[in-house]
Amino acid sequence: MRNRPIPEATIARLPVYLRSLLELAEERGELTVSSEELARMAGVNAAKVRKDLSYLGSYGTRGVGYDVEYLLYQITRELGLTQDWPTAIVGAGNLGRALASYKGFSARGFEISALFDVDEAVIGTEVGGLVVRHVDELKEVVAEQGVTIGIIATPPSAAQEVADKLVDAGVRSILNFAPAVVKVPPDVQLRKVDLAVELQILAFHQQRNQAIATAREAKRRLGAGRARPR
Amino acid sequence: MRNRPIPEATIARLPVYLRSLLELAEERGELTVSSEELARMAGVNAAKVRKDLSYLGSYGTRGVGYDVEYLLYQITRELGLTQDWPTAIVGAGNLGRALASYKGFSARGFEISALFDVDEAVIGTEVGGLVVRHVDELKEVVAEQGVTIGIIATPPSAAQEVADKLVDAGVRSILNFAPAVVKVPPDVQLRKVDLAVELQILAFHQQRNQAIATAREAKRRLGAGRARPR
DNA sequence: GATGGTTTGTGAAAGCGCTCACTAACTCGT
DNA sequence: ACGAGTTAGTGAGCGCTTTCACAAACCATC
Repeated sequence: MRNRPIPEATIARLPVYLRSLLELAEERGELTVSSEELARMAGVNAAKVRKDLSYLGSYGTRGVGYDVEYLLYQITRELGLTQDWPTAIVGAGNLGRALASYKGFSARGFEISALFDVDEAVIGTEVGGLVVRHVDELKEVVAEQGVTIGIIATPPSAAQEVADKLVDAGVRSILNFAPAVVKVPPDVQLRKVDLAVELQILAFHQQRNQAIATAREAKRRLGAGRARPR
Repeated sequence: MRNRPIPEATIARLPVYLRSLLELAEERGELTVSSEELARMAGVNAAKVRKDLSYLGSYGTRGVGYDVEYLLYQITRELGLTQDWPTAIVGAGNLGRALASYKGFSARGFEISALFDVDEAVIGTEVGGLVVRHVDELKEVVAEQGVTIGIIATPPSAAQEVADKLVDAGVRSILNFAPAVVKVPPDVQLRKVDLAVELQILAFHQQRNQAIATAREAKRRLGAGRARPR
């Protein structure tokens, strides 16, 4: 088990465990935690926690639980958070500026090193301690600052072009916020966050529940009509 | 097939197909589209497109493809986008304000109807045509405006409390941007977008690839050393 | 050092989603 | 009317993920 590759689904949950462990260590001062408790905090079930953690190695003690500090270190190491990952944002619109000022990034080791745009009106302005630079300087700045992660926060029409420029500059990890399909070479990691899609998924369920409620109501009325004919 | 429930994975892709179809209809003026072409645009494979669309019904014609307009209508209807879904945002920090001004929402039928906070310094200020109101007014405003979707853009410490208030106000669909685990009753749809988690997943792969490259380099040097001893 | 209670680690089973590959059905040209 | 070419619809197989359930290992107490 120990040396098998870690499943993608597990990787996506490790950051959530990490947050829970930080809370246990820093706020509650707990020394150990059971899979049951960690599961409750992370909003998953205990078997999943145990299986997930078993991919990292046998870091728990039966009858006791997991050592909080030790597990914290192991997950941090596994996620590659023992080092910083300089990050650049392309697109200094509403979203790009909000992301540049977002404290949740720097708090977790993702220092925003640069912010780019093409609009002369915003280039040179300061956002969250950074001066917005022209996207033509991207390759140069990426090399200079050792940027490893790129965030696309442009309109959809520019997304592919920006992705190409990031790849050309040597960036191998991209997070895309633009509502557009972006293609990258197989050795580049691409993740997307599509805000409108999230709402559309919620709308689907909302509408389905309304439809069910309406159908049930109709049936109820029909049933009442049958039970008391005339 | 027609009447089987639509898989969650399919629902998540329908919005992407929708975007592609809009581009075909409005920009290219295409009347029909093949699963192959739609797949290319959506960044998935053709078999998946066909299977996904088959859950909605047999809307294609063999040897021809899918009628763009008709498919557009069917997906719009299925996703519940024939009506508007008034949406409220709680938290008027950087992210909340960016979301309130985000054009991608209103463009897709998600009108932001209200924006809330607890900070007296921002209450009363205007953001994207909306006046920030106190979260105490939430229940009242939700009822008044018929809000069906709630977006949490608060610090993590306030997330659960805000979620509870939204549920109490009758909101049954919630999108959580706060980096915290939030619990809701089973009849409430909850989705989360965790920006830091996305970067952490990218960091994992980046670190793994670096580790592999380092190992390969060490092996290469070792091999060279063996081949030419002394 | 044995006993009882607790908790991990993990095979096995079940569920879900993706891909393949083939049939059915359509168009177009002759 | 027929044959060649195209494309949707879908059963079957495969792999990934989750869940279950239990043995193994640990602690505390007597």
